[in-house]
Amino acid sequence: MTQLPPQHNVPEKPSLANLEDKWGKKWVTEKTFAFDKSAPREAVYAIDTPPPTVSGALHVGHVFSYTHTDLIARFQRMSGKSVFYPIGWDDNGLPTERRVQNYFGVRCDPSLAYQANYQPEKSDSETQVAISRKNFVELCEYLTTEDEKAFEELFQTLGLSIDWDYTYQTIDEKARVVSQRAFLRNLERQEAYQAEAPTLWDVTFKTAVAQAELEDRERPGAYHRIRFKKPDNSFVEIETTRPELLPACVALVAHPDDERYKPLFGTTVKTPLFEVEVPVVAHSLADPEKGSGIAMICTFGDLTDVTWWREFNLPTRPIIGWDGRITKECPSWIESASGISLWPEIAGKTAHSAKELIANLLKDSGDLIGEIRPITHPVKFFEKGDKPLEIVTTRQWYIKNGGRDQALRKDLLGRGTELNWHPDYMKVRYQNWVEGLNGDWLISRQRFFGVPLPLWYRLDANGNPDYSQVITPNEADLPIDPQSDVPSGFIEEQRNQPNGFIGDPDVMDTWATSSLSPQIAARWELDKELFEKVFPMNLRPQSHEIIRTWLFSSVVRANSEHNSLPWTDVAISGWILDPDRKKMSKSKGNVITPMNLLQEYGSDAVRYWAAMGRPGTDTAFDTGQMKIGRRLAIKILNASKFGLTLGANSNFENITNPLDKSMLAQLTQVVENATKAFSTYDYTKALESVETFFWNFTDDYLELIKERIYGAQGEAEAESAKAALGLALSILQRLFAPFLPFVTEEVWSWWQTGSIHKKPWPKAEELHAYAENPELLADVSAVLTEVRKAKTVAQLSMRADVSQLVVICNDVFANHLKSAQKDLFAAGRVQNLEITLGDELSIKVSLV
RNA sequence: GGGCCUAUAGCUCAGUUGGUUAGAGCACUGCCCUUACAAGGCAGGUGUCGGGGGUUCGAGUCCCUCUGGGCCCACCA
Repeated sequence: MTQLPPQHNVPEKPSLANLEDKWGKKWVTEKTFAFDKSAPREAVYAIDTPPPTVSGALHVGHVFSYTHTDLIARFQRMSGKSVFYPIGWDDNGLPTERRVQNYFGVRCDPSLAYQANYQPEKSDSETQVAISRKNFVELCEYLTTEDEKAFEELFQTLGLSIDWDYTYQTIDEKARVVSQRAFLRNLERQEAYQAEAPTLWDVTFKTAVAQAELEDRERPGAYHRIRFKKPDNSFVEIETTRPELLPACVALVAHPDDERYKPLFGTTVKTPLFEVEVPVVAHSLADPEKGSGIAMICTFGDLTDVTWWREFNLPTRPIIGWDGRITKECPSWIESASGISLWPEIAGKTAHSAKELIANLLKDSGDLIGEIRPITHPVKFFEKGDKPLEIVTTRQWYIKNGGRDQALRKDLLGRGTELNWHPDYMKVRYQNWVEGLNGDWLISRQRFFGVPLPLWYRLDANGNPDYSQVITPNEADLPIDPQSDVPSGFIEEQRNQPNGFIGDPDVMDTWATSSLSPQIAARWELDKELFEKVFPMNLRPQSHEIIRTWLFSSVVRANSEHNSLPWTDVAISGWILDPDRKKMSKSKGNVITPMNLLQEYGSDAVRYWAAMGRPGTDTAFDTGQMKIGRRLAIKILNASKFGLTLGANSNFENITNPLDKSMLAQLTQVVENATKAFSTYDYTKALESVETFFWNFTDDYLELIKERIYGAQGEAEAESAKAALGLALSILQRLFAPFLPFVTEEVWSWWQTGSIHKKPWPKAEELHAYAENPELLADVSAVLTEVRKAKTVAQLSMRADVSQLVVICNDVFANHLKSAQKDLFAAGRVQNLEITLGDELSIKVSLV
């Protein structure tokens, strides 16, 4: 074994084993990635990391996109920026509630009293145990804390260079203060308002949902053709998929130009069964091609009903309650004896069973014409719900988002243009969404685990709430829970009493909190110094499907509160696809757990795969790429060991050999390319550039200098190679550091002090004095490849001798060969070289 | 119905403002124990660049059109 220089500490048998544990722990305990608050504003790079939803397991997609952000963070840090890279846990909202329900088999019943020291029992039975709101929230907090520990461990194993001292939870006290404060400011500026209005309603969760949370699902349905009686006792026939809404019918509508129905406009007809008189109206949204060309308007079957109801100022006749069932009491507008007598049959039924029942009743009465025709059609669902949405009229809180205000919309579209998008074409999705908004942002939710709306209302002399008299807290008292805190000027005994007050029972939409993630992480109004350093932030990384929610709502909040964007740049990451090109499903994601992946291939290898996924591009899940990444990491270990063992050093003034200078000239180009790519967020291009050089470096350059470095050409020539090797290794290890943080930290520790991740990103200037003529190495490599090929074709060992090498080339090429001739002879076992000048390059290898 | 992305080797993908004979990795095959690395190295074949039309001296690249795939939105009687 060659003697090692004393300062080097290269292991006998380098290995990737346990590097995650060794370095990951050290980075955390030594606070390697701590944000330096003392850095000047322009030297700060702040990242608005997506807070992952803590509602179960992380999947491969998280590993993918969080790695992308980490690559940028590490590049910026090495480039001299003080990087503010916090993380939050999104433990606020429905997913947590639902997970607690399933995990512990409980459900929240706010009417129950709190049980101290309640211990949930896991039961297999279908029935859920009812517990108080406070007990429920405690279970939410317990479970999220457990999940957050697992998340933290995974992210540390993955090597995310997060500053863990700035971790927040979207339900923690600081986040509640920020979101309540922001809401109160919205309210002061009249950007928040309450309204009694038809609202999309999930009957399972019993909560309102926002436009952004809708999704369509294909569901079976059926056309029912139903006749309404005209004043002259003849009939008009409509078609509907929702016959159960017949008692909620408030009008019929047809297109104004529809000759078939023109005579009916302005007249009234009677609903079958219930015999309620309703007008026939004309509206351009009615489609003559659909059904019979005339439709019934109900309160409310769909969003078009809401439009018609509003424009014609029609009465509100809701029959579906908040539980999704038909109301128990017969509604007042049903006055006919037949209607009143059949009501008890449908009262309390779900929409689904009422549909069947009414269809049968219509059949019996002869009002159902022809057969029921089954179809499949898209139905609106809450994206987290299992049952179709209903539309019910409720009082809710809204924040203006440009959906009803052209001036605001124009401002927000302007913000979208001002933002730097990576990739750029993603901005179109933002524009389409903003241009298509048709209402303000509904933020109140009838849930338990979330940030409460910080509001109380006055109760009148009869004990009824007067919603026009909103009582707000002082900002200094935040956060508050209006269910347990008392507004100033009142005492607890006045709660729910006539002339007293009532707390708003609702919580805010999860996006109402998430939209403030930059302000929460930057500790807005809590740490002025920090906030001024990091806000507006530099980067928001996120995926494309939440441009309309998270990105847009964040822009809305920052625009109104700070009159600025929340960040200058947004980087959109793609999705992980199955090998069959479909979006990777949750179930499959759970089979391949991220931790297993990291353990099997190594974190650096998994990061390599992620880094090969370009910004914004969907990428196939591919363990093959991880194997390549692992091979690269091992190669870095071995090449570093080799170089250091041979005596790589920093005596750069010894670099005189033309081949060494040529290699460094190539490396200069790599540094320039990688830096340029990284600064435009194209980490993939940066990695490719470095990797390509590195393999050529090991395959050709290291082979060429082997004998020289052992002293075959004398001391000076050996020293030139050792110094060039030292410089190249230092540069290469740093270039790889953002991608493969563990293996680079390991090899760096063999011969340098301090963490490589805090060392400067390589600059071309480091190399300029020693770099010259990149073509020389390329030409020598080309000849070496021909020599190897000849040996391969002859099925000989690479150690076989070459008796004669005949090269026809131009004089530049010839000079290149001559200046590296000794190295070429040694690496190729060449005994003799004959050069003839000519235009056509030709290389002829004669073996012994 | 509107918008965006995408189509290149068996697979995964590069291909810059149009410019020699379109590249890489994987996979596959063969060879080599070469004193960093056999979990290695070296070498090798592979293409109607989705179809059609146009602009140009020249098109994988620009324009038009058709087709396939993906995503977002709208429609929901």
